[in-house]
This record gives sequence, C-alpha cells and structure tokens, in this order.
Amino acid sequence: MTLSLHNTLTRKKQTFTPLDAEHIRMYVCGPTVYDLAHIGNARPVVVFDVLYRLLKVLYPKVTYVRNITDVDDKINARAAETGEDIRTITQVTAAQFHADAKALNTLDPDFEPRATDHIGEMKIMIADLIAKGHAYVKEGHVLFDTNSWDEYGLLSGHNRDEIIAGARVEVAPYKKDAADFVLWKPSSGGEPGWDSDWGFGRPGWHLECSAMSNKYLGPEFDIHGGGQDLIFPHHENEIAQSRCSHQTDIMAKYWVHNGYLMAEGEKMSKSLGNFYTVHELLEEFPGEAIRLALLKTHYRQPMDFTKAGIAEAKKELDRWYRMIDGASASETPTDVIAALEDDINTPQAIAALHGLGDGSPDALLAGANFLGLLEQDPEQWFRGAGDGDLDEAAIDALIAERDQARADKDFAASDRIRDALLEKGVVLEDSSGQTTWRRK
RNA sequence: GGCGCGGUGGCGGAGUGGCUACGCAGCGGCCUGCAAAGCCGUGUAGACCGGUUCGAUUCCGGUCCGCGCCUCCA
Repeated sequence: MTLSLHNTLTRKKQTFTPLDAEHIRMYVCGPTVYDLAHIGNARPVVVFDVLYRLLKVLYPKVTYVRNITDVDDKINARAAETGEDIRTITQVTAAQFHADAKALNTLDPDFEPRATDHIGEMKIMIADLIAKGHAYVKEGHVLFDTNSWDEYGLLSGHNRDEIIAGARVEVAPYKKDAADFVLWKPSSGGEPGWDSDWGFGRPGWHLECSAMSNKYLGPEFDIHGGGQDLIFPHHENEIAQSRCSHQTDIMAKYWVHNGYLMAEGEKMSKSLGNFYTVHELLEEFPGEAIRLALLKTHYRQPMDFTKAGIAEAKKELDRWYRMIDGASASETPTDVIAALEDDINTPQAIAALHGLGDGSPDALLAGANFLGLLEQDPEQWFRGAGDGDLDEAAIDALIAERDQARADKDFAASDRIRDALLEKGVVLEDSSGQTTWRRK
C-alpha cells in the first residue's frame, strides 16, 4: 500500500510521489491570532496532525511548518474595538491556540513561523516580483499583476473574467485589473507598519505564506494544506507569488484541503450563536473526545459538528479505555496504516480499531496511539474528568459506607448512596467483590 | 450569474457493480441484591426519476434538496 492524497490541483486522488523521498516537506496555513480558535479552525489542525504522524512513519524525515498570522486587519480591528495593544492580542491568542492544540493531542509542527518575524523576507520577495515584471507600485500599494502570468487561476478553476464578474467588492481604483491583489499596502494611524522602498506599510495577507514556506521548505515542496475556503483567493495567490518569484513549475506538488464545518445543523455564524470555540468545548468535554469526533468524518467531507457527536465519541473512548487496561502498545496494526494511506481515511481507521478491541488490546492501543488517542492512563481517563466537586477521599468514604450497607443487606441505603454519587457524576460499578468508580 | 462539494438505516459514518462495514442508541437474553460494565442475539439503509448491466447504494444522465467559494473566513 502506498500513500494517496486528493490533490486540489488535479481534483483527483493521486499516488503520493515525494519530491525527495528522504525528506518530506509540508506547509499548513495556521491561525490568524485575533480571537479564540473555533471548532472549524480545529479541523485542519487535527487532520494535518494525522497526516504528519503518517508521513513520519512512512518517510525518514518530515518537516512540518504551520504559520501564525500576527499581522492582519482583523487583528487591527480587534485592537481598535477593545483598546488592547496589538502585541498583547496576538500573544495571548497564540498562547491560547497552543493550549487548545495541545488539548487536542496534536504534535507541534517543526516550525511555527510568525509573519511579523519575516517582514524582511517578504520585502525581498516583493522587490523580486517587481523586478521580474509581475508586480507594480501604485499609490503607496504594491500589487501583483495577474495579467503578467497566464497560469493564474489554475488551482481554483477561476479565470480572471470570472473573478471580475463575481466580485462582490468594489474594485479599488489603484488596481490595473480587478483580479490584482495587494502585496504591500500603506499603514497609517495606529496600524502596524514597517519602512520599505514603497513607504511605511504592511504586507498583504497571502505574501507571508509564500515567503515563509520558501524560507523553511524551499521554493518547491510536497504538500500544502488548509481549509477549503483558502483555495481562493489565498492559495491561488500564494502560487502566483511563489512561482513567479522563484520561476518554478510548481509551488507545492499536492494541495490538500479539508471540508467545511457546520455546527448543530446550521452554518456557523456568530449572529446565530452556534459558534463553538475549542476553549468552551474543553470545559465540557475531554480534548480527546473532540479529536475523535473530528476524525470520525473523512476530512474532505462536509461535517455537521454537534455536542451529541462529541458525547458519542466519548462513549467510544470509554469503551476502548476499558479494553486497554493493562495493555501495552504493540506494533501499529496494518489496517490502520492502510486506511490512513488511502487519502487519510480516518473513519475507516477508526472502524479498524473497533475490530481490534476484542482480541488484541495491545494492537488497539497501538492503533489508537497512532491516531493520537488513548494516550492517557485508563484510571486517569475515568477518574480525572468531571467537575470534581467531590474529591476522591469523599468518594472512597461513601463507598465504604455503602459496602457496609450492602453487607447488612440494607439495599435501600446502599442504593441511596449510589444515586447520590450518580447525581454528582460518579458511577459505581460492583464487580468481583470490589466496588470501583468513575466519573461520567 | 459563475465555479465546486454533498445527499446512505433512529443518529454518526465508510468501503464496494453481486457477499455482515463499523460505531452510538434501541430491543431480547445472560450476568448482578438492583444497577453499571461485559457477553450473546436482533431490527432498521442508500433523496427522486430514467439509463447501462444478468445484476447498481456503487457507473451515466436528469430532477429536487442542503452546503461552500467568487479579494483577504479553516
């Protein structure tokens, strides 16, 4: 079995043939740090984490880069709105993002470059694009000249005419062509900015990914990932900038995009209030259950994310955690690897896991670990969750009291204690003369 | 208007031109003081209409419905 991935460039599932089999290079668009990550942001984080884990076992070396966008007009808007310092907003939000990513059991990328640390690289790329006739300066802006490159639109399937016809936004007067996009724009007032040959200003959104992927992975690399909504204009523009600047035939060989997410049957929107942040979901559910809920749907499939879905995922984890008590991970089952090699088919991999539980808990544990699941101790899983307004000593005392009642055959008293504990989210299980407990 | 994605059993969700997906929930039973957990058994599909085929959930065409993108949203 070999790895195959759906490539947006060809709209087909293709066998993955690395540029350099000794070193796989992957870039994934990371968060813009102006607000808490929502569950839609979490999907690519988890999906590409699985791909990263898979690549690491298939190839000797993998470099995974995920950027942090910390210069953006949404950040500026947030600062203006709350009066907070831009630096504070981006640092606090980035830290929160890391905490969320960790709670979802994701591995850290090898590099996590920030846009503001790479302004120099971006300015070099702009100058290069101007020199090569792919960009022009107008009214303090530098714009990419989409007419200068006839392959523009290949990724998204849009041609320039369609883009112009569909434009919902008034075309800025300084653009030669409605499809042209900004590489550098002037900053004023409290907006962050840097000095440049084209005046005090800041980079356009797409440029950072072109500059940073080049720095950490080179002008051509294997995989570029992100959400489907980034295909146009973000990734289309990245390709234009990178390929025109580096004069290459490709930027990334495979473009992998995850599907959109709805919440509770409706498209996520702040006005509807159905906007789950990872942070708030973590107050209610273990991160591992959220991770499994995300992986239960194939990454390209549209997904309706619901709390009921997380609750179901948690039940599956409960069952597995019971099965793996005392197990030690064996080699990763081939079924799991094979499913993932088939365009990251996580639902199939999970089904394979379900098939393993009965006979081979060691294999179940290994397969689950591979997916970033079942990494806790079963006891920690069952006892650590919950609100914990009842400490373990108090629970043990009540169990002892109940044991006495049971010994006295006072089952009414015994059941009263069990019901009281259940009310607090603690479930008792009597087995082989021993009473154990877990949090619901 | 243009481009694209999807519609599978009560729910979630894959593969597959013919054979049980899988999970959650339900139901019956075993076990248990009663539960819980576990075990055994069990029902329920492929939006709609045509076509291709010996045979279609799977391929082709159409209809209906849902969703996304079309200049900065994963």
